[in-house]
Amino acid sequence: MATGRTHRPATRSRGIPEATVARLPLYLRALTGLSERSVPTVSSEELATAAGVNSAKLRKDFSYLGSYGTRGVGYDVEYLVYQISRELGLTQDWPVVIVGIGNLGAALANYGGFASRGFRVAALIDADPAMAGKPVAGIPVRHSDQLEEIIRDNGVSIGVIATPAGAAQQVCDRLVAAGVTSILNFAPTVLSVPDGVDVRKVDLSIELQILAFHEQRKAGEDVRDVAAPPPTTVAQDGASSRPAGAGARTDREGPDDELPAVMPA
Amino acid sequence: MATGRTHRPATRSRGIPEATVARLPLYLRALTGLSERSVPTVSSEELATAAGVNSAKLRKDFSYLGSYGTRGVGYDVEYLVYQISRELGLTQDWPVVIVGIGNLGAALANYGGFASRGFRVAALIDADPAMAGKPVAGIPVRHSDQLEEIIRDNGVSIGVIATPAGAAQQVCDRLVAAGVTSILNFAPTVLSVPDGVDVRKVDLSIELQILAFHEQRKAGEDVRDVAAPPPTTVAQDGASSRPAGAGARTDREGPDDELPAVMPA
DNA sequence: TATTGTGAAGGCATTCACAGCT
DNA sequence: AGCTGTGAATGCCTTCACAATA
Repeated sequence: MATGRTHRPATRSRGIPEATVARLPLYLRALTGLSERSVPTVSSEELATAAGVNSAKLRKDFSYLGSYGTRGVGYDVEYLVYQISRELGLTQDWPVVIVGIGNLGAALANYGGFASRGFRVAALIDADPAMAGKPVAGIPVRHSDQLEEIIRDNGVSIGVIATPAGAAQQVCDRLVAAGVTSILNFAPTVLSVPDGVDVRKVDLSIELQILAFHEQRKAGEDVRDVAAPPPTTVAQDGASSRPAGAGARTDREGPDDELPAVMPA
Repeated sequence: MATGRTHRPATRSRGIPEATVARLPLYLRALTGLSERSVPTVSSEELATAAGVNSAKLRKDFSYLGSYGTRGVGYDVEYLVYQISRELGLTQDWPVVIVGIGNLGAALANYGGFASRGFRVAALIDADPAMAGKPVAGIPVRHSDQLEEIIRDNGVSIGVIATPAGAAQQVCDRLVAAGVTSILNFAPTVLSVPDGVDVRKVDLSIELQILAFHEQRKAGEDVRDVAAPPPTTVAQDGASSRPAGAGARTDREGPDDELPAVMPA
């Protein structure tokens, strides 16, 4: 990388790799923990361990943001927290809506990790009229008739879909039409969206299937001595690099599986 | 990087790339949908669209499994469903336990996508005595005192952790000690596990933060015409390739955020 | 001395483009 | 004629290893 040699690179190096972006929240969480324990500085080695990656990767990641460390010393925790927060856009307020208030939607509404990172749950939305008005996590559920109104009034640009698969695409269409440009999708469906809209998907069943694949491979030689599992301590790589592009056409209805949310089409 | 890998040099010529493994469940879901509509065959182009990837990638992925297609025709849907299921290890029964029956745990327990893919919820476990016996999704919740017993009696090798962050490592240790070798972790913590144990992580807050990063970048030129969003239709790449490695040492307690599950340490 | 920041190398993953079959 | 299967090309990400520097 061209050493801008400016102490603080005013030139925002536009090209932060996706893989790096996906790890920034990891670093931020580790740093927050250190910050709460009033640790002033941390080395790349220590921070990497806390975040579950290796130190070379961490240093390379940080090099894309700028030169925020001090050679021979390490990184200033508070300063790094600020820089990463800013880079991720967490210094501003992000109103989000959660659509589909079943068990999963309720879990999300109750999740404390949002508020502490600049995300504010502007509204909970469900299609079931019986739920309207009921408070979940202290926030009254509103009927989906008001979806567009809610989006516009609150300037919501991020939407979370926690509906059954069958309703997901319709909800998505309405969110996008109303102005949402980023969607976190928990429904097991491929969403179709216009260009310029980001979709990220979290699929519970897929993660389990990947585990099953690896589990199957272990069956052979690996007769673990269950009695005494050595409390080893290895470097963990919890990276998550998954691009999310525009939508693919999918005319068909959702498959058999549904998330247990309460929002029929 | 690959998971807590037992480095196996040449023993197994079964070298399916992680990125491919992560997409197999995607193909499987699309194929299941086609199967239910009694579609007999499908081309790589059609299937790729339904799964949200491009066809070259799909063909390359399938080439690692073998030559299951017919040139000039396409793939036999039923045959592919079987082959992929077998490759993923879904033709056998996988008893799983879910620990931490809060909203999220309940959502997981109710999730229909498990049963239909060879996963059987052997037990729901929670530390709250008040929950013991209560049925969730038709399955009675059992107290965590019985965790080891449940794991052994049911031959459980896959565990799902949906507890608050503070309890996750302890639960993880007990699961591993009892014989679990694959863990799906929803708690926002880096888990430390012995070599040979796979951990995959799902982190709700991280996904949102990545969306926020991209959302922030849009703010510049993109003054969306909210009135008429063009219902474009582009190819979407919803791949998910995220390795999960062995555990890193982390002495500290979990950060501020907790999943809203009901399982104090 | 201790630790960062980063070119360079190496390894994967994706995409291209076409030979090979049906 | 149409579609798969795959070498080759390309690009991205990770890891190495060390010069730069507080």
